Amino acid sequence: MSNIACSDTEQHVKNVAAARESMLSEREFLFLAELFKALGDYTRVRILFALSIGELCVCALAEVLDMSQSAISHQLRLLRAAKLVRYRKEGKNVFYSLDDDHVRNLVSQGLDHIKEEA
Amino acid sequence: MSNIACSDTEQHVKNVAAARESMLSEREFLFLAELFKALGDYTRVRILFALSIGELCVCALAEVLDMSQSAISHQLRLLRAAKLVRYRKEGKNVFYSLDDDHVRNLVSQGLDHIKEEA
DNA sequence: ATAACAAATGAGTGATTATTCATGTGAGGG
DNA sequence: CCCTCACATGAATAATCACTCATTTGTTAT
Repeated sequence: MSNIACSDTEQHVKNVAAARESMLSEREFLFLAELFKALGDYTRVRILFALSIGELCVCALAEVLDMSQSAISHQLRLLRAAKLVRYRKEGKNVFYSLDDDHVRNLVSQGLDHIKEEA
Repeated sequence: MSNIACSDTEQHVKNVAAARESMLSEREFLFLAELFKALGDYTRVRILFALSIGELCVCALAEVLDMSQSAISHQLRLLRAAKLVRYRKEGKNVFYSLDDDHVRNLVSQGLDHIKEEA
């Protein structure tokens, strides 16, 4: 990969060194990417928004989003893996809710960003 | 798609109706998903983090991430489309920086979330 | 037990995507 | 001019992914 600097000016070298030093570990960046990837889907972001109103069982989510139960379950699996949702069993039903307030904050921060665009 | 409620209890119907009403438009959810999708990649999240330290030209980014200039350029294209980065031309170089503080906040909020996990 | 229901999951498929490689563009320097 | 350098981009490819369909698991009711 490119070992060749576009320029050897002192400033360039300093900037690269500064950025290099503050970079996090591969593991942290992978986690971060996984987190945002989990949020980065039309279906999943709707699920999370719906859950931000209050807890819902799987079939209620399917109703709200007008999608099959299977499709919802598959996406909930990913959201669980990303630790974005909790679940609670009650009889035949499983109720999902947001895992913590970070999730709510991320979504509302995202909304702020898109609302600022023309 | 599932028109059949999992249960006809009053509470269920109320929850579904409440969630339905507060849902945003398809357009807004699509934008939101696009935003997080742009953040949801190992390479792009590293680019954004590097830029959060300070502006960098394309080849500096390639150096910092140890990737080809072409790969970086392709990803910058997506970040530009998502309005996450700005750029500034100076001679042969193009310097990229974060578009606004929302981006920085989103990344740091994401880091908070992953640092809370075991 | 048996049936019915809510939810989870595995396999399969079509669509999306991240990279490489080759080439194009535009600015500077010799 | 011509050449080089920094960057952008199109095509191709391999990997990932979201959904459907079929099946399974676990719970409640008859």
